[in-house]
Formats: sequence, structure tokens, C-alpha cells
Amino acid sequence: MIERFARRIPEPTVVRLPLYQRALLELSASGTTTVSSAELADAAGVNAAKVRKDLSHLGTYGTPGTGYDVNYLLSQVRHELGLDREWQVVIVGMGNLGHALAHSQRFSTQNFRTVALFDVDAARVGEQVDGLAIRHLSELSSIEDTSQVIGVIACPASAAQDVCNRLVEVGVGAILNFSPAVLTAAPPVLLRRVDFAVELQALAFYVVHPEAVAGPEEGPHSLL
Amino acid sequence: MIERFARRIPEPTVVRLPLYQRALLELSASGTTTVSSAELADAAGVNAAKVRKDLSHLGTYGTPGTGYDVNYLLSQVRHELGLDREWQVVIVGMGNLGHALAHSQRFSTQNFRTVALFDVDAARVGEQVDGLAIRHLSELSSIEDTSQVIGVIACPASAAQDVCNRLVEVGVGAILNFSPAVLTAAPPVLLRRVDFAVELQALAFYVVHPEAVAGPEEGPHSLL
DNA sequence: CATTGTGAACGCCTTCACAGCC
DNA sequence: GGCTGTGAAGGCGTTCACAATG
Repeated sequence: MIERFARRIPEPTVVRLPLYQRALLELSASGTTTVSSAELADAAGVNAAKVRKDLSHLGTYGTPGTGYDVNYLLSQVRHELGLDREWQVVIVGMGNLGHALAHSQRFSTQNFRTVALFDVDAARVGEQVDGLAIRHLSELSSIEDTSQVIGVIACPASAAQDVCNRLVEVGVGAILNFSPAVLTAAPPVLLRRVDFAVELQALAFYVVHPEAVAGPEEGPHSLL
Repeated sequence: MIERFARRIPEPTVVRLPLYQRALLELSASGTTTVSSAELADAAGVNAAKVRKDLSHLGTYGTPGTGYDVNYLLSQVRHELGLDREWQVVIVGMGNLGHALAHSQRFSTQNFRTVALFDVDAARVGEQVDGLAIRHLSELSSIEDTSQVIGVIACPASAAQDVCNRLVEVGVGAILNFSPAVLTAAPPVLLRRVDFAVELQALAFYVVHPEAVAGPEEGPHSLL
């Protein structure tokens, strides 16, 4: 097997891979052994051409006339996403959102394991959340093996850049920022932003401007 | 002033408008009266050309040689986003995430007011969250004036489509889905998805494949 | 014969670059 | 001189459509 070099996968494809991964996981659990691009597209809420093009970026895993082998494709997608190794998640900011994220099975699922919780509020430090004690932010530097660590910022915007800087300093591989602040992190640390308010406001925009809604006019709407 | 018809605003622009809005809000609060596209770009984490092109979709609000009037531009952006009217938010699923969302000032900020909380778990029904009682999902239909309501799905994936159907039936204008389920809603109800796991997995992908990171190689990374 | 993989066409957003204006 | 607004160019992802294939 020839290892392909410099295969650049488009960002939109990267974001869809987790969708395929989840769909395949369900198919696998239900005992399905084979799936066509059309079926997978349906499960992921995209169209079949996109599925085929996306998967073709990973390699040639399908069989013409038959489709894809669910388990084999699943293992390939999981490998591509790096889900066949262990990821550690560190959450900074244990307000309501931090608690929700810490509790969430979704976060601990899929080889993402929450390993540490931090806050600056003395009143919260020491509190146990799902068997993990909240520690003071100053202890952040005790984190080790940091390249496999993803930092999650769940603190107020005012503190976000400072927390970001500390995470970068500690050497985490990537940061997921739930605060509305626009942050910067020196490469090679990756930064990604999730902003509830933006989503709500985007929805509000489309409610006010229905004519601006994109996509084929048939079928159910799905902005994403 | 001529009202422009059929001005279709690209989705990427719509998603950036909330960023400009927030930056302008801060500028306004700090007493700044004028801002250039370059400054606004910096505050929002994008480039100046994009800011100008984005804003040009709304109208001609800038002054060559000077820039934009902060307060005027802010009011225009807020109007465009529909933030000059009152939005009501209904949250279904009061687990950790639902609680976090209900508590979040961010959600109640900006003319989005959380007006009702629902769950199916009898143990949770009746609980007060920020002065709002959790009600049983079966009471969902008591919601009124539904076109200005945005439904938020914060329940497990297994129940998400059912909840979505109910929200559609009640007549909400839009739905924000925090569950990992891929949902469908009949038009004109708008649907948008926020999936933490997808974000984490996308980050993991880029940590594993640094060569796939997009963007100019200079400057700090920021995937979004 | 159903279904994949993929060039090619298409459409859309981004970026450039500069005329026009304050 | 500084900065906006925008046509034009460029780049990139999506969709099409079909040859290739088990």
C-alpha cells in the first residue's frame, strides 16, 4: 500500500468526517455490514456525491456495485480522525458550561478523556465533579504529555486570552474556545471557536430574512 | 433611502455579522466613535477586505478616508441580525447542558430571553432554574407567539427528532440542535446544529495532520 | 446492473487592486 | 493622504455525469 503524501483534505470535509464516523458507528452497532454512499449520505444529512468525494480524499475504500464495508470504512475514518489514539481534555473555567462539559459523556466518549478541571475561583477549587477535583488554574503547569492534550476554554471572555496563553505555554496541541472572545494562539497550537450566541444570532437573521436561506427549495431545511 | 430587494447575503457573511456586532458593541462601550475596516477586522479576527465586502452587503455605511461610525454601523448590523426585536428562547432537555444554557447570561443577553424550560424527567419537573420552573414537555404546546421563538434542543440524541417534531408542530421559527442527532424539520422552520464532539474531533484531526492546516502560514492559527 | 471514483463544469466566496471620495 | 466600495481575478468546494468495475 502506498502512503500518499501531502494529501490535503478540505476543511469542510474534515468537519463532515465526524458525521460519517457517527453514522458508521450506529450502522456497525446495528449489524449492518455494507453501506452505499447514498445511505451514508442520508444518515449524515448530506448528499451522496459529497460522501464519495469526501471519502475519496482518504483513499479507495469502496467497492463499485456494492458500496463500502462498514467496519473497514469506520476503522479508516477513525484512524484519519486520530480516534485510534487517546486524547486528554483539560477544562478551564468550571462555571455552568464547564460543569456541563465535564459531566457530558459525549466528551469522555470516543477516546477523549477529561483528565483535569481548573478554575480561579477559590470557592470552586476542591469541588469534586464526576470524580475529578477542580484545581486552581495556577496548577495548570502540572499537566504532562501535553501534545495529546486539548484545552477547553469555558471561562468568561475577559479571562479567555490569559487562559489561552497559559495553555499555549503548557504546550497543549489544540484549544477549543467556548468563550465569545476572539483569541490568538501561536502556531503550532490550533484554535477553534464555538459560540452559542453566534448560532442564535445567525438563526435570528434567517428568521428575519427567509429569502436569504440557501439551498434547494425542496426538502427540509438544514442550515449547517 | 431605497430599500434593496432580493439582496442575498452569503452564509459566511451572516455568521461573521455577530462577530462584528460584538466588536462594535465593545468599541461603542469604550467610547470609540469611528472604526476602520482594518481595525474592525482585527477585532473580529478576519481580514479587512472581508469586512468591507461583508458590510457592503448591508448597505453603504462607511465614509472613505474616515471609516465607519461605530454607533450607526452597530445599529445597522443589529437591525440586520434582527437584534432590535425581542426573541424568546425555549430550552428542551434540562440536563447539564440545558442548565448551563439556562443560566448563561449570554443566552439572555442581546434580546434573547429564555422564557421556558422543558424536560420529560418527572424528577426534574418543577425545579426552579434562574426563576424559571422546569415544565413537562407535554406542556410545550402552551407556548404562544411562536414565530419569534427559537427552540433549543439539549436532550439526548435518541429523543431529539421527537422533540424537534413537537417544536415544529408548535410553530417555532427556528431550532438550535445541541444533540449529535442529524435532524430534519419541515420548512419554513430553520434548523442549525452545534456539536461539541465534531469540534473536538476536527481539532484532533488537525493535530494529527498539521500539514492539512489551512490559511496563510504567517500569523497565529485560527481554525474557523 | 448497481455503485464507486473522478475529471470537468459550475457556482460561490475570497482576495486583489484601484477608482472614487472625504 | 487615508479609507471605502466594488469590479475583476482567483481559488476552492460542490455537483454533475460517466467511465470503470466487481
